Amino acid sequence: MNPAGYPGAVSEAVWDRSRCSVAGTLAVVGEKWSLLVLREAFLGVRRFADFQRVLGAPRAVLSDRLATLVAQGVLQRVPYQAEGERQRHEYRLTQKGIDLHPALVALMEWGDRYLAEDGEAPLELRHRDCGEPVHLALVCAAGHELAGAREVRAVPRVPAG
Amino acid sequence: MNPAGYPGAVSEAVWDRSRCSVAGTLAVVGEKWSLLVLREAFLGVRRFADFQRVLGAPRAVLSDRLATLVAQGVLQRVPYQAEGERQRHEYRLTQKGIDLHPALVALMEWGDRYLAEDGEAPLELRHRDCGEPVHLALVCAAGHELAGAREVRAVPRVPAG
DNA sequence: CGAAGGGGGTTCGTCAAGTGAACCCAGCGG
DNA sequence: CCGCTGGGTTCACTTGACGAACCCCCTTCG
Repeated sequence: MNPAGYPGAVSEAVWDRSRCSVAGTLAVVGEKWSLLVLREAFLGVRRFADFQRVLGAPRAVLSDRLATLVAQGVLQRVPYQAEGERQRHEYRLTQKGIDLHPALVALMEWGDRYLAEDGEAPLELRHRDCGEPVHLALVCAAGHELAGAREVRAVPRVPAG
Repeated sequence: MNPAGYPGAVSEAVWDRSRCSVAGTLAVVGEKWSLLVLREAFLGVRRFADFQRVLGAPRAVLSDRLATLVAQGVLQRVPYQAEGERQRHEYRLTQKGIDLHPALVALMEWGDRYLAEDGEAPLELRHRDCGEPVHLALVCAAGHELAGAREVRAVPRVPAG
């Protein structure tokens, strides 16, 4: 244990919150609707009107969130032209955006566990190749799958001072 | 592939967003400061004044977020008394709160990858038992570790209609 | 040709939420 | 009794979300 009493806890003065990666990530995708936009993007939605319809978000907000996500490099605004139609553009996930997938999965798994009324997740994730259900796990470089947060020790990289 | 063009994408009309677990989870912890409060809780912070000091959040907001998280069962308000001091109370993670750990880790890993200026994560997670670094992974019930979001297929549990 | 319609927005008035400073109260130490 | 500390609440102000209305571009239809 440690002064704070949690396994894995870090003495509070020892690390610099101002560069915390959680806060940084939330500065990019933490505004209202941003993560829901990304959820839809992962489900294949690409066009403004479709985002607007499935999310029900105010157009102005949606417009702002999409612009922000594009500016951050999480989405990409791509022009395209279906035959017989005029040119449009669509929003696609970049690699940077695709790498947010675990965060969405983590939020989804928690909601499935604690919020689903009937105990049934509305959406299930399966391995494309083998069809088995998929879940997030913490694994260490030695190959152990950790049972929970208690098995994790947080180590600040730059000591105080 | 599918109509939307993404591997794993779900035809848009096929599932009901209103019960989406991502949205549900964000309704619980998606307000400003909530996830940062939980980050500190995982690092061992427990008292109001400590949250306030390390986060720099307005007291009124912090007060509201803590109350909300307690009401949601993510934190627990526990009275305690150190010797020679008057009775105080502290905020502790419940199991429901501890289960949000993967979500925070996912956000942290993304920030480490894309936002750390020097390429060095400010905080590293290690396995308590073997000391090896730890990371989040998608694993399927057959034991495969998935390489990325593209290997995931989302299956709605309740068909349209 | 002009009208209609849909995609992709912006603008505007209103209302909720976040912010910082000030204030409050209980309990303890002197 | 005075002042200090922890844990808040209240208040005035600014920022952000909301819904409705409006706008432009391009295409199709009459």
